[in-house]
Amino acid sequence: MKRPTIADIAREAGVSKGAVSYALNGRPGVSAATRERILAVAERLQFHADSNARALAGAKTRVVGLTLRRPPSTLGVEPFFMELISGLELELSRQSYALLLQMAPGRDEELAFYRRWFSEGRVDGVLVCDVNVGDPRVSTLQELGLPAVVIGPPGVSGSLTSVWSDDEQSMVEAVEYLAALGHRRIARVGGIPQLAHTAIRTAAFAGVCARLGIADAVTVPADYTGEAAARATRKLLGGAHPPTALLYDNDVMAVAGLTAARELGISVPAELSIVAWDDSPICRLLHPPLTALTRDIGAYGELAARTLLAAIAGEPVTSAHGAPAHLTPRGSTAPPR
Amino acid sequence: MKRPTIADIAREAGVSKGAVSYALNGRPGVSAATRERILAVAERLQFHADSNARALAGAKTRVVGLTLRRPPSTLGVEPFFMELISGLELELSRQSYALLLQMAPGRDEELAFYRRWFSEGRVDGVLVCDVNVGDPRVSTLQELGLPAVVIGPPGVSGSLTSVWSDDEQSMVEAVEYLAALGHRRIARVGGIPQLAHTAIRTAAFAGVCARLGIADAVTVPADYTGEAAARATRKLLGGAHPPTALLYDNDVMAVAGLTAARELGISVPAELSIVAWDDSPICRLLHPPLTALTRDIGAYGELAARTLLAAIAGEPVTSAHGAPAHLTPRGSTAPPR
DNA sequence: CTGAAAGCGCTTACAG
DNA sequence: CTGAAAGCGCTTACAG
Repeated sequence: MKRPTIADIAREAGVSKGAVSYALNGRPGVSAATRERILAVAERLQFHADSNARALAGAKTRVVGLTLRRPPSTLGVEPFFMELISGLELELSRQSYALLLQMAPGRDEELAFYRRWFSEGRVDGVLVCDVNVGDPRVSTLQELGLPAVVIGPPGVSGSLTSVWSDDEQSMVEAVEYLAALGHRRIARVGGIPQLAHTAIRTAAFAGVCARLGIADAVTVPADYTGEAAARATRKLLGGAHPPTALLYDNDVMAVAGLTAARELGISVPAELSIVAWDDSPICRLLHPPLTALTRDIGAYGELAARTLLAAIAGEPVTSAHGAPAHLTPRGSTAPPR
Repeated sequence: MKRPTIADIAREAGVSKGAVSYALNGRPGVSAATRERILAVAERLQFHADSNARALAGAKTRVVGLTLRRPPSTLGVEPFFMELISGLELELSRQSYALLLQMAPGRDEELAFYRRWFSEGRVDGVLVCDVNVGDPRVSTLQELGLPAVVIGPPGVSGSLTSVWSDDEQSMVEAVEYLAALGHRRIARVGGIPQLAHTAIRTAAFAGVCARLGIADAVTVPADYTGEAAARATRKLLGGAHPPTALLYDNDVMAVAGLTAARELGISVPAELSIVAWDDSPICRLLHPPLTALTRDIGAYGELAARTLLAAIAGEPVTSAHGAPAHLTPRGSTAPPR
């Protein structure tokens, strides 16, 4: 099927191509009557301007880019990314933007994609997530001057705008809750240590435990997979002074921890309390349902997209915190025996 | 930062813009020595051709599009889509293609996106998933002549190429397994009835049950959410002749079913066997671990992407079945008491 | 308020 | 093997 061009519209409407462009883009330069006529023709012909021609002539691409690093099958497991993307899309769609998505095996490839998108003029701006400490993408994007929003803690975002939650506050809430239940031996199975937000949580965990006089508040690093979490859990529970409460940096690891504990003959919550960071439908469906740090991940996505689109539009933008994750107590936590 | 153009490369290398284009695209028309020189300059300047200009001048966009329908929060829950996207990306990346992703609230919006992408010249081809019976996207894409691959059963794909699994075969395997264990009362909690593959599974389930002499092989429709599955499970188990085995159309519903049964005081697998369609890490992490129909969803994605890119390249393509889901017996199934 | 024209950065026949 | 030129479909100053 052949696509109509502004030349076709111009001919049908009996005006110049320039007039069609003005009318379509809602700019001054055509009378109301002419505009009406042009829009009617465009509507009838199901006309949509070629985005390549528009972009080449100086208009926006109306596309933003996002890369996702794909460690061996961590991605599919976690609802986090899909929820984030859902939220992003919600706001992007409202403003007629689309998302260009690319999975990258590693950090270098991610960086290369951002560079290429810039060079090829593919995107108006980009989103960056899973930020490492000293992530090279931050400095590169600053150099390029491509509008960018970091979905991650502000500390590692350089001069880029960032959108994240206050993880420290949530960590404090979770640990204080466990302490209030009477727990004195609390440990944590953490996320990938290189990630900036993991470092923040680790520091916050150590900090609040020290403040509450909880000794040996150890964090065992893992990689968000159930296997690693099960190993870490067995190790922690097999020690001389096993913890009575465990905090997991994502829901999948918490599920694995629950099962690992059960296999060791340790009952939850009677002998062990479990808290998951990030709540998903699965947490509610388990027996016992998992106490979790709940946050609206989709809302972060929306906020990030809104911020990026504002930056692209040339509006001044500032880094912002979304609502922090808050504790949702369920059946997996109880006072220690 | 300013982006270099072929004019810059041409000047530096002392050749015409045409020569640069030929060299960059690996076409005849320049000597080996000149080509070398041009490529070296391009490399040094980190040059990547503007994709808008290329597309406008007749080259490919190197982008394919995919819409995802987003029913109220079903998406984030299921690993299916993220795994599918991972697989798609794997093959797309290999061939330097990117994925344009758009979430759509409903079927009409999905259709509009495909139309728009075509009109705007944004994509070289599209992928279609979650195909309904009589899905309007199929006929529209046929009309437009936009290369397209349906990720779904061939029966509803019209003249479009399709990639799917043989769900009937998998259903037969699952039911025969349960029958071999001795189950005579088997029921199913199905997916969204409008989806083409749901219809296929429903027919297959009824068919194999009839063949094996299993009466009352009822399918209760649900929507892939845990809540709906829990309701369906309670209804099925509360009847006069409750089933001794339940089949769920996705893993999330199976998890919900497991918990719902437990809440009713029904033990799994002693009093009730449970089978999940689609296996995810969660299935392995539960107690008991869920027997599941396992398939490599990422591989479907790869196959779909490969097929689409072949179609875009003008190669003849044919619909294909990926490997069917096969049964992975685990702790949630046993002979009935 | 409108029309004619230049230009965005490529690709691709067409002459030399 | 190479260069000069047209053209892809838009947007946007610039004259009228």
